[in-house]
Amino acid sequence: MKDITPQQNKVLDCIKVYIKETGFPPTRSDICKEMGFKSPNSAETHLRALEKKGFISIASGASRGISIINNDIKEEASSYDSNEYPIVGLVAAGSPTLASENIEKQVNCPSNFFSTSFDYFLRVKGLSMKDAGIMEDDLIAVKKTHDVRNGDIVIARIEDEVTVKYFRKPADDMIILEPANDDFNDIEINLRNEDFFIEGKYVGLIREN
Amino acid sequence: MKDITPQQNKVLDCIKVYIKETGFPPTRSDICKEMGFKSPNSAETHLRALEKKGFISIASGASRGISIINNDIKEEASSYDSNEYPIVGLVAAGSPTLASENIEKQVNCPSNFFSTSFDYFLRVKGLSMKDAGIMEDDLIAVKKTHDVRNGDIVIARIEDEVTVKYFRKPADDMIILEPANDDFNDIEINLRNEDFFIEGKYVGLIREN
DNA sequence: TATTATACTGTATGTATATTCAGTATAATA
DNA sequence: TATTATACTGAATATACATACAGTATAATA
Repeated sequence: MKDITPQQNKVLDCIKVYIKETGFPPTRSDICKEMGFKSPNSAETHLRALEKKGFISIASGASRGISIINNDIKEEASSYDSNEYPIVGLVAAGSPTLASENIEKQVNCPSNFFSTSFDYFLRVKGLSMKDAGIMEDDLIAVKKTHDVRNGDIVIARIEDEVTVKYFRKPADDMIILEPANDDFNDIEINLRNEDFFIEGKYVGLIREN
Repeated sequence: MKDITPQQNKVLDCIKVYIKETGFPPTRSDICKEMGFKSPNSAETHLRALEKKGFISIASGASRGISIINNDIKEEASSYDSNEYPIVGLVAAGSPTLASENIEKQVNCPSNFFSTSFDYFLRVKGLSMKDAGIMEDDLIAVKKTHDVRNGDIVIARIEDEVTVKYFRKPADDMIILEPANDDFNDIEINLRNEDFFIEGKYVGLIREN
């Protein structure tokens, strides 16, 4: 993305405002009215500059064929980049976590809501992570990844059971899953003879009261 | 909103898809291409019907002057009805909570995110509500209200200090604020001689990791 | 039964609009 | 110093487009 001049930025803003207010892009002459230009060619040259610099695209021959190109992360976040995310229950069984039968419902949430991107929400059962502030029925945002570190809170599958715990790997063939609640015991996994799988990593939490 | 016919619905969808793909609305003839019509008047009559039924508005005289009108609640929730909510720190001082100097930043969040509507987020300081799963730096969604009941978690102001606690009112002139942490003590307020104010009620929580 | 809404084709037309060309002027860069 | 980018005015034009008019046909409603 090249540098934008203050005047070009004004024109770009004026286009954005026009679209927001009317639902469709402005003509050259609409831009002139907004900006106070007296010739449609003033708008035209600014549009060509903005196109060259990658801020907009112009459909040739079409009227009002301006569209805003979105490379600005902040802009995306504030208005466009919100998605439906599935809520899955803490179900066991060998079925894949995101299988439709496990999906409780979909919730709308900006995708940059947490500092780390995530893939789905998991409904928490039990109080094994109580001291980490994770309570029953909380929704935890899960990022699907295998790249987890000591101290991370991970979503793991042992045999047929899914669980949320602190992750620790003291040796190459051993993993310890630690609850955040004195009433529960550590789970030790011997990777040589146990079916173990890291589903993902805890990156955020939502509680509905 | 009147009933839409299947064919009108197809046309409406086709307009939405066109806007999503190009960034600007279609012409009558664009709609014909998409729908397989041979006369621009086919598109025109469908547009007029959709306008009459309140699904779109048509700017007279303007090319591509179609804009989608959004009255569908489900549709709103999934893509449009998201707002900027302020995050305020747990600041004291006599200043109103939502004064701009207290606002940390704005976050985008669907307004129906929690089962109860809310007005702002409060950044939590301290661990006095730890056993309720409210940890330091969590964001709690606050609904501005004075209507609170025994057992609610409330945001209260005592003299110049804002605090989050369980609410209990054993007598008309007395309020007890209970922390959810054994290391902290109950706060008893005598309404006759203390400056006390309920800012609002806790309705949800978000944690960024 | 007459009327209205839906669902089209086909033609025509005024104007809305993109777009090019010809200038002027200033500041930044090579 | 020549060149290029920015920032405009002003005029001209081909065409993209909205929109009206004239039909045809079917199903639903009053």
